[in-house]
This record gives sequence, C-alpha cells and structure tokens, in this order.
Amino acid sequence: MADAGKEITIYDIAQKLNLSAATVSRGLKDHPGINKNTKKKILATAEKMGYRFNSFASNLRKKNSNIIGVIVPRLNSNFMSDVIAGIEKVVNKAGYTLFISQSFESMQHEITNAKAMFNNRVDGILVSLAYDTTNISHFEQFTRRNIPVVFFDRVIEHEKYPAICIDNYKAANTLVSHLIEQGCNRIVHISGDQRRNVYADRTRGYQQALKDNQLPFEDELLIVNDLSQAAAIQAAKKILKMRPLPDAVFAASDFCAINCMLEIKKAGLKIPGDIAFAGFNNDQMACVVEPQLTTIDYKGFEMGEFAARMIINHLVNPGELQNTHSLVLRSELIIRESSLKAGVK
Amino acid sequence: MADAGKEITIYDIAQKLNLSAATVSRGLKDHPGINKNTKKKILATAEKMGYRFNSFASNLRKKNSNIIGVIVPRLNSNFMSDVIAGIEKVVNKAGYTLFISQSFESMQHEITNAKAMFNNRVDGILVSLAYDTTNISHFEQFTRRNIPVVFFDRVIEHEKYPAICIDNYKAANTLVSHLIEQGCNRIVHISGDQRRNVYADRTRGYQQALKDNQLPFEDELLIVNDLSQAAAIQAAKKILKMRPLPDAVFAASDFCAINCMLEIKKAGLKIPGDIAFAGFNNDQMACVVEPQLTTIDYKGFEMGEFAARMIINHLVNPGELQNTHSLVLRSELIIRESSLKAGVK
DNA sequence: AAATTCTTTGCAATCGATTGCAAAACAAAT
DNA sequence: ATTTGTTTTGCAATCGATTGCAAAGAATTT
Repeated sequence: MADAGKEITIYDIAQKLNLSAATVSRGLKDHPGINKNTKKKILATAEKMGYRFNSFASNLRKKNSNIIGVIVPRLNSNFMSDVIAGIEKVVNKAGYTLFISQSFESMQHEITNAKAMFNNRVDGILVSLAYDTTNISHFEQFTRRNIPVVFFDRVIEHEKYPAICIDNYKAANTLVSHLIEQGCNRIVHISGDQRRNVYADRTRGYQQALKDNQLPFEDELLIVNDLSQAAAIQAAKKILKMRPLPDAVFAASDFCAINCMLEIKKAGLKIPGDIAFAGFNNDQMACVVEPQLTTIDYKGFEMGEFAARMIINHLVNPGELQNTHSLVLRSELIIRESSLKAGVK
Repeated sequence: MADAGKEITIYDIAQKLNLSAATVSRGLKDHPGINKNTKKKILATAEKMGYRFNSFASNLRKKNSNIIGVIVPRLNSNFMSDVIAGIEKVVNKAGYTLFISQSFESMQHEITNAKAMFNNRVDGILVSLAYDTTNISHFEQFTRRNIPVVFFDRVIEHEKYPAICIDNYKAANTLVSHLIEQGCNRIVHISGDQRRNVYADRTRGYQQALKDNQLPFEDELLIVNDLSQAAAIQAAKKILKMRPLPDAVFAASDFCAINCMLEIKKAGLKIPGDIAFAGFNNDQMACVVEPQLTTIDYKGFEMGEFAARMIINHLVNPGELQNTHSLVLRSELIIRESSLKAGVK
C-alpha cells in the first residue's frame, strides 16, 4: 500500500526491523549469509511498505547498468520482431533489460544511437548495421572500454567483433541452383549495397551457382539498388527491356522480389512460366502474393537468442572475449509456386 | 583519447582546471551563471579527457530517469515501427530516451513489462494494450506515484488515463458505407475481441452503417476470432457455407482480410465480383495481394508524435494532468480493387 | 568451562552529479 | 576610497544501494 508521499528505501526497512541497511540489502538480494527468517521478514516488510529497488543507486555503486543496447535498421518486419523477442528472452533471464533503437538504415542515425547507448552505459550492444554504414568506428568507444559489441545479420568483417549470421553465400547458391534445376538459364539478380555482407555474399552465391552450371554471368544480369518499392519497379522495367528476356529473377529481399514480380505480371508475363521469381527472408508477404514466392527462410528468434547468449557470455566471463568468434546459423530454401516451372504449365 | 583505465568524472575535470565540481557540473549543463570562457574550457577539457556523463549519479540525485517506457503488443508491423519512430522523434528532442517492450498480445507479459518499467523508474509510459488485457490495474502503480500513463491505438476507457486513437467507429462506418454504395447488401464482419476498443468500435460502425442503409444485421454476419491466419481461413470456410452467400467481407485487420480473401479465391469465387473485401490499417501487404485491398489508413508516425507530446507535456507541467484528456486522429478510406464492384466486371 | 568453528549482522566508505546558499571577485556608481 | 550591484564560483550535504572487513552471537567440540 504505497502512497505517492515518499519513496521507501532500505534504510526505512532497516529501521522498522531494527536491522542495518547492509543486512536489508543482502536480504533482498538473497545473500547466503543472511538468516532465512530475517530474509523472510525483510521481504515481507519491503512488500508491505511499498519498497521499490532503486537501480540508479545500485548502478552507480556497481558501475554497471544491466542494460543491453540493440540497434537495428528497422523494427517493421516479422524477422526483426522475432529477433528482438529472442534477445529479450535470453537477456531477461540473465537479469538484463533492453534498450532498443532504430537506425532507419542511416549511418548518421546509427552513430547517434550508439552515442546514446554509450552515454546510457549499456553493458553490451547488439547491432545489425544500417544500409549505408561504411565504417564502424562509432563502435570503438565500446571496445575501448571493454563493452562487448556483437553484430548480427547485417554484419561486417572485423576481428574485434563477433558476428552471428546465416551463410548467405550458400543460401543464395542453393536458391539459384534450384532455379537452374527448374530450367532457368538467364537469371537476373537484384541486390542491395555490395558493401553489406548480406548482399555481397548473396551475389557471390548467385555467381558461383551460375559458374557451377556453366552459365555465363553478364554484368547486365546484376542490378544493384536500394531494394525499395520504387527501385523494384524500375528494375522490372529494365528487365522487360532485356533481350533475350531473362527467365528468372532472384532478388535479395522478398519485398523487392514481390514488387518487381507484380510489375512484370502487370506487363502481361506469366510467372513462373515466362519468368520465375525468388526472394529472400520468407516474409509474411511471400505467402500472400500470387504466385507465392520461393524464398530463403531463417529464424529470427534463434538468431536473437544466439546473439544475446554471446553477449551475456562475454559479460559473465569477461576474460574470454573471443572464445566463440562468429556463428553461422541454419537457413532453408522454401520452394513455392513462383519458381516451379516444371510443375506449372 | 580515453582509455579503458578509468572513468573520468567532473571531479577530475575540476581538478585539472582548478575549479570546483559544482562549476564543472553547471558548465556542462550550460548553466547561465557560468562564465562563457569557463564553459568553453570545461567542455574542451571534458572532451579531451574522454569524460562521459554518469546518468546513474544524476538520476539518483534528481530522482528521475529521463526514460519513457513503451509497451506495444508487437513490433512487427509498419504501423508500429512508424509509431515508435514518431515517439522517438519527440521524446529525443525533449532529452528522453525510450525503453521499448513487447507484450506479445498477452496480458501476463504486459504486467511483467509494466513491473519492469516501474522498477526501472521510467518517467512516463505509453501503452497500446495487448489483445487479452481485461483490466488495467497493473498501471495503477504508476498513477499512484504520479507517473503519467498514456494509451494509444488500443486504448481503454478510463478517466485516469488519456488516450490517443482514431475514430474507429467512424472509419468502419465510412468503409462499410462504401461497400454498400458498391451494391453490397450482405456484408460479413470479422473482428477481434470485443473488449478491445478498436474492435468493438469498428463493429459498432459496421452495424450502424447497415442500419443507416436499412440493411438487416444478423448474428451470423459477425465473426469474432483472434484475427490470426488460421482464424481467417476458418472464417473463409464458414463464409463459403453461408446461404445466401455474402457479397462482401470487412475484416478488422488487413492481415485477416487478406488471408480470408485468398482462401475464398481458392474456392473459385471472384473478388470483388462475387464477394468484395476490405481490411483495416493499410498494411504493406494490402498492395501486394490480388486484388489490392481496400482499407483504412492512419498515420502511425503522427500517432506516435501525439502520444509522446502528451506524455512530455505532463512531465513538463506536472500540474495539469488532465488538460487534454483524449485525442482523436484522422483516418482515411483507401479504395482499391477489392471493393470496386462497379468498376470491375 | 574454555576453545573453536560457523552463522549472522553491522560499520562506514564509496559511487558521481546536483543545488541552495553564501562567498568571493569584479565592475560601476557615489 | 567606499558603497552598491552584478557575475562567477565554491561548500557541503544529498540521493540509496553495495561490500570488505570486523565483530558479535550461536553452536559445536575438547
């Protein structure tokens, strides 16, 4: 039955029970040296008096915040929401809370967010890089103070920072091989900024699959843009003008694949009959378009869990900063109508 | 050039400049009483020594955290990501940071999250309620301590808590009127838990539109479920068995509308020819399905901004807790193919 | 009964920024 | 030179939890 009047502190509890604040503090923390009955009394009194723990005082004294920062490009996908959920699960169990922020795909924002996290003294930070992040010097302030930084999904090669991602090269390779199996031999790839691992690796996987099957790669077949809706439509127009006409399009994101596909459908082409399509990420949308989109699925929740575990590990055993350096998660090819040339007429 | 060795405090800066910590503190905060040159020197030295503000000490002393808590059902929609962006914009400008968490549509989670926010001493809290939240006593701890609580979108009627939302009644009414104009007169409505304002109000709007047009409402026409994919498909099956067959379906979410529509398409019916469709929220998906979905659009970013401003107002002028009690934002009917019976054959 | 061990508890300093009040420094006016 | 007024700065207490160390108390052994 607390009232707004005054915050109750451990001193108030101590006074009421004729104990010292030290004992109350330990009692609340379930310290082994405190008598069971005393603990019980402390807990009961704290509850009755409406005590609430003051993390500021605690953090000040202990010099850590029990907060993990998370910077992501955007929160608006199922994938990201799953990642966050996975992180939350692990992190909460370890007694930490999250401080989430969006970079909106801009390095400027990312830098600002990193600064804010730094000033808020997060104990560790999880990052999926923005679309246009070219260097990562804004994370040096963390490593300099031994605050662990872990990248996930949109990662960057750097010996200092562990990274969690899927094998984008292999996934793309598998996907493109599937398209080739379906009889496609002139496959366009639409990708994003090649400085981002996820896009560069997918491009490599695509090219390797062509090579493995003795298909020629031509520069014209690779379209690099920002994967936005506008870009997808523009790409579609470009594709429609290509001669000979490509017989498949593999876009590095479902969103882009879908928008491109719709534009091409609008031009009267049959999918997958004339052109097969495939995307990446298994977005909810992929099941909603017609035809349903072949794509690569990987589990955001799992990725979040692993990333969080890695951070927590670093915090628990501060010594072994590089025990597990990087981690590659499983991904899976999901075949749907948009690429099934064989099956459909 | 800070190194990991030691945290620099205002005392260190004070010592180096032969000043008192008080002056340094004021200098860093741009206090009017401090000489301009002194300020400049303080700032420069702080920068050079690698000082970082210790918010724990500050919070402890000032008894506020400058943190605003946000609890939302899920982060996985464009809508929510926009809301968060709007909130962030306003809140950051006012010197606050965000503490975001997801309830995953569960009241249990919501309660836990509220507790965590409370213990982390947020200065205010913004909430969009979970699907199954029946009572809101878990927010009383905040009001009891004069911590402002503002609801948005999924709100609840309560004189203590201001709320920001659109006029769901009017929006649904407009939408259903549009369907009727298109010649529909047997309109099914699929909605969510009627204890949630957004769903109850949309249902009322739907029913009123029928009444306004002298159309009979039958219980059979209202399907209440959890709006999930499975529920949408089940609803579709139910609709297909109705005699006479309905000529329109209005679902309280785009996701549900789309899944239901796809199932009905699969059964061979023409949309909108046989059955017209409409959803709610203008999700990205709505433009991706075929036919594109008629829906109601409202601006998440704006809603976030307003909600944040309301909280910040309460924090700045703690007196007038109920100056603006609630706020209704604009929404707009977006007409697309799925409801255009007139236009399409 | 004395000595030893194990349990419990308390003392007091510490973390770093803030702020009311007072004092010092300086400039301007008499 | 003295008084008055204006800028600048400093003193010192405060916020509340933590923890190394020591001491008191209880239980056990000789």
